Amino acid sequence: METKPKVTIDDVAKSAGVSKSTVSRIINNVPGVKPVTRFKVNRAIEELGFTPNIMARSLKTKLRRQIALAIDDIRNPYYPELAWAAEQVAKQNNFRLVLINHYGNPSEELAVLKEANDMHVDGIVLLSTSHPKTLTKVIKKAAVPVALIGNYEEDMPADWVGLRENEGYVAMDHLIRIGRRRIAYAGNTTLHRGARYTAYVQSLASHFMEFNRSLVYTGERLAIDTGLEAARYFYHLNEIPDAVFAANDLVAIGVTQGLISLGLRVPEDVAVVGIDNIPWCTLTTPKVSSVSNLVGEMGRIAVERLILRIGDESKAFERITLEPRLIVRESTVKQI
Amino acid sequence: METKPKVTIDDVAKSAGVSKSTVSRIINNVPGVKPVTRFKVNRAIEELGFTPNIMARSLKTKLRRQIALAIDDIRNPYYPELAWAAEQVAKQNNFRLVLINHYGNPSEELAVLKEANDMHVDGIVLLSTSHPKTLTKVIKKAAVPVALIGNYEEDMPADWVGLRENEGYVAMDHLIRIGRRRIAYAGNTTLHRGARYTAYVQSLASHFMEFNRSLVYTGERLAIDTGLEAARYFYHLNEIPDAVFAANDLVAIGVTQGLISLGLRVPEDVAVVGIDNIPWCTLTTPKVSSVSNLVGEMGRIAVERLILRIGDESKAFERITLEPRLIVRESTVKQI
DNA sequence: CTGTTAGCGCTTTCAC
DNA sequence: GTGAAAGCGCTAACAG
Repeated sequence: METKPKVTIDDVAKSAGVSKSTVSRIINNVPGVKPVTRFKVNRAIEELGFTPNIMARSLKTKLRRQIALAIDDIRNPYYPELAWAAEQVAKQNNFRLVLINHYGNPSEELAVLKEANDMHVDGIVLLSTSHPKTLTKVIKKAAVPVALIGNYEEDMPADWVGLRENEGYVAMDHLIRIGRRRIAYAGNTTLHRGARYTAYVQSLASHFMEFNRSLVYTGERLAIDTGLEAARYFYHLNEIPDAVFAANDLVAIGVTQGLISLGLRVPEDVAVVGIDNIPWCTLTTPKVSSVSNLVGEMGRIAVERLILRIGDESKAFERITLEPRLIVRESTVKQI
Repeated sequence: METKPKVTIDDVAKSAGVSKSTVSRIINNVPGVKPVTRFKVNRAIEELGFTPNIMARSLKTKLRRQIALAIDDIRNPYYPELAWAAEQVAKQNNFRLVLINHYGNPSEELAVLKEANDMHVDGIVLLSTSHPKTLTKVIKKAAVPVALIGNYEEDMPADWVGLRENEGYVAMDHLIRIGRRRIAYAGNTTLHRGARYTAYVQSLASHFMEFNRSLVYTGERLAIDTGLEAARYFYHLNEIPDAVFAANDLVAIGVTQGLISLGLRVPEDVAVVGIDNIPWCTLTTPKVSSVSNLVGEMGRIAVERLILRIGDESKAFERITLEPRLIVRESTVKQI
């Protein structure tokens, strides 16, 4: 099965004329080895092209230096950023990332935890969609520590990082702060139980601004063409709004491009802000302001916590809540 | 480091009153074990919650049932589809996928191969950007088999899957076949050494159609707004084109939405086709026709070959070239 | 400072 | 059919 006849620590020891413990010390950077010996051994390692067999090492140390990243579906648009950030932290700590899709399928998801041991991993970062109660039970049984992203229950025996769900307020706040007074809404009224639309209505109220039904363009599909349609709609109002809060970035991009193709200026005439901060926000002219859900940050933090816990399982579990972050770009504030 | 005191094969053996060899036979489905014994052992396994230690097993068998997927950058937009397809095949074969980003950095990339052994993997699917010559040398030294995607050199000791680079011709062919005669081009003239633009020009020529400079809209950034601009430009021509070949899907989406917002019908008045077949093509109205680079297919094939090779290293290396696939959607052919 | 020794948990001949 | 025993390649006491 193996082409090249693997060279082992014994081969090195023999070739360098020392014992394998000495070789072991050297490859593990254990101090207290005579420089001469170290040199001889290193040369032998070099010559023979020796690389330690991780299986054997892990069998001894119980440390596999791998963690699993278990998410619902890799095709989820947030995944790349999450995985990228997670991988960076893992790499810094000399860990590798194993990828698992559980497809939001509770049984698969739980299987991930159950089989953790099968997986050559020391811990799992889990972006779960399961019911928290069920999850709690399973985490308790898992063979390795778990760090959770997003789904959370009081007594879960795991580190956790999540996001405060006030993105809508952050976006609205921004528009109001930059002096806009006739703010429109484009998007649906159902996403996340209507949270974004609710934020629109309530932000207006708490700033004593009038709610005007005609400033709401409802389109269920949060895609670019909904935004384009919204732009056309707003354009033909008697009084054009001076700002648009879009339920997500796709809509915001559509609104922005739509308004521009109708001859309006963004942000001078109309400011536009979206939510989610997808990469595309920076690929348009003007670049679109947005509210980031810090998915990368969550990945980073989850992996950090996990690795810390792998090093010391006795620490108290941490619960970290992040605030969505406003990213100001050209669609709301003219850049120099 | 481990919370739960791992239960081993010896514990099971003792509890079932058999030897560990018998337990081993049972967990590996070796035939020739008395049903009664099998039953007793299985019950013990169940009761104790035993799961075999993969490290120990691998140390013996040399099979880790993991493969690495090494790509330039997980944030590359093709990655999710590639990884998803790869993971499906891996899973079917009871393999897991480990993720490695090499950032198109040749040294990182080569390191991936060199450290293959360190990685608990039995093989590597590599999407390389390194110079083929260098790559060849390193592959020869790699401890495990490699399957290559995209980059290729005659004497590489690896299975390989790639794509024929005629996407442009496929797209043009489609427009011509559906009877369009006044075909415009939107995009840049430099991508892939200008291959797409060249395909435009040459396709016209080989069908004895006139090349008309005014039907070419050049925008370097292949993004949505370039498409919107192109739409405006074509709209104001004396004679509007009856089809647009866009250098990529983003431009095609922009062109389509732009034309529609100007009151034209797609595909009745103008047919639009893009290239790359990004997921967004199906998120717009009308859905955009495109040419797929079969990135998922390549991932699938690469993993399949790799797993076959892991099972038998002696087979001859395979070179597979895929043809880009036309995906007809609403932007070129009216759907019922 | 270095070598000897005893496993880690499992698979796999080889006997019985 | 089943068990005993010998490692897989490495680490980690423990001596010396």
